[in-house]
Amino acid sequence: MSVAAITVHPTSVAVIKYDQGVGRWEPNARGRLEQAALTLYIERGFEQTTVAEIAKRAGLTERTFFRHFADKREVLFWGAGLLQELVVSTVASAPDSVAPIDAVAAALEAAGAVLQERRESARQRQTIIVANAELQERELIKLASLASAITEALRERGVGEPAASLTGEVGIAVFKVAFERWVDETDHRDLSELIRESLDELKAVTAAR
Amino acid sequence: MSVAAITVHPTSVAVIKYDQGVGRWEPNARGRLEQAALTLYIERGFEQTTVAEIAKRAGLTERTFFRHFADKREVLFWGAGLLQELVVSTVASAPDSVAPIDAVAAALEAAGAVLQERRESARQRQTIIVANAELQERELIKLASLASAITEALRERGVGEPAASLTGEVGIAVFKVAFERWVDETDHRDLSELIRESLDELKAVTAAR
DNA sequence: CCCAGCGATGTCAGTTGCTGCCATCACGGT
DNA sequence: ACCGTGATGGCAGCAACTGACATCGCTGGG
Repeated sequence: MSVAAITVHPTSVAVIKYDQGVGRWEPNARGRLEQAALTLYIERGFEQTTVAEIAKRAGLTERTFFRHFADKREVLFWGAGLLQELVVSTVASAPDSVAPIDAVAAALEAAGAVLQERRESARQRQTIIVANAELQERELIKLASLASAITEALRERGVGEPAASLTGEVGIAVFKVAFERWVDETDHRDLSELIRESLDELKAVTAAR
Repeated sequence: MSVAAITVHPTSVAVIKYDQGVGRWEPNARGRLEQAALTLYIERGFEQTTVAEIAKRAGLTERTFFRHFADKREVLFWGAGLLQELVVSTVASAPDSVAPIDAVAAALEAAGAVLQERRESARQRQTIIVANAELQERELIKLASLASAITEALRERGVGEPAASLTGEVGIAVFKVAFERWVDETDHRDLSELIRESLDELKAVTAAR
């Protein structure tokens, strides 16, 4: 089975098979599964794609798919953990003088910068997600998890409740709005920029008289 | 009514025949299914309950369950639509002089008052939900739908973007935080009160400078 | 050099959520 | 008396997952 036939994924290692038996199986099974899934989700849509088809295209079996991904949806979301780590560590490392909401904004901007570099694949991914309710549910729970992680990071900075929870949830709200604009806008403003703008707008909207 | 029989004697199928053949089937199939589902979700947990069991306890078949509820989770969420209608109409009917964020807060407080009257069943329901990730996903998408509906109501009031989206999302954020406190707090503060407090806290947290 | 254990995968059977299709049959109207 | 309708039953089938066990190259200790 020619792995080379499958588009190379950014995170996948060299797919070229050099001399020396490379092992019992082709390398990078996970990457092949991911690539196969993405391709099929785009070609036929998420619901119309079966796990058996994904596995077959990756040269593996259905059972193996479920050893690498908890479920059919998770293929699209395993990267969320990395983003979350980045956001949390950025919040944690902000100077004490920075207000909680601004520390969160800075962290989200950092995450935004990462997404900015993967703009096209991020958009493609989002196109798949918005077309399917199950995928939106999964995305929402990942965002909720991110909000909880931010809340926890703030509490470790000494922020009390309910301020920590509110700041975490509101940070996610800002991120959601900015991300949505970033994805379907024609101009090419940076996500970080949109996050900053959204936060400013939020401050205006919530300003007590 | 047979629903009451089920409530009182959870383990009995209780198919009581009333005078006069009241019809080909026992009345209130949907209610019986809902009651059976809630009972079983509490007794054994959501995952450990099969739809076949729910249907059997309600004296119906699995196929009929899916005619009344789109899926196994939806039993716990069909009421969300009513809440959403209430919130949207309250936002729409607020005087023009009221700031968007305060119109949303008032609408959420109205919804909170409704939940306050069903305090015990709301708590019970939440206990089931927090114990299962799939149910949390469903709850999150219902809240996201509510946020969209609020956004739409604001736009019809003439609020522009991204202010409308931000206000809708932030309203939900406030509601989530308040609801969470309401559910697991020992004192007996009203949900409406907690929503108001959370909004005030939010305004403090987002105050520029 | 050999062998035992490990790790990634395959194979297979089984459960469960969910859907489509057609049958049934009381009820209400004509 | 007949006919359409609506709520249900029955059944077959698909697809997402899971558990149990088999396979076999690789690796490390003796």
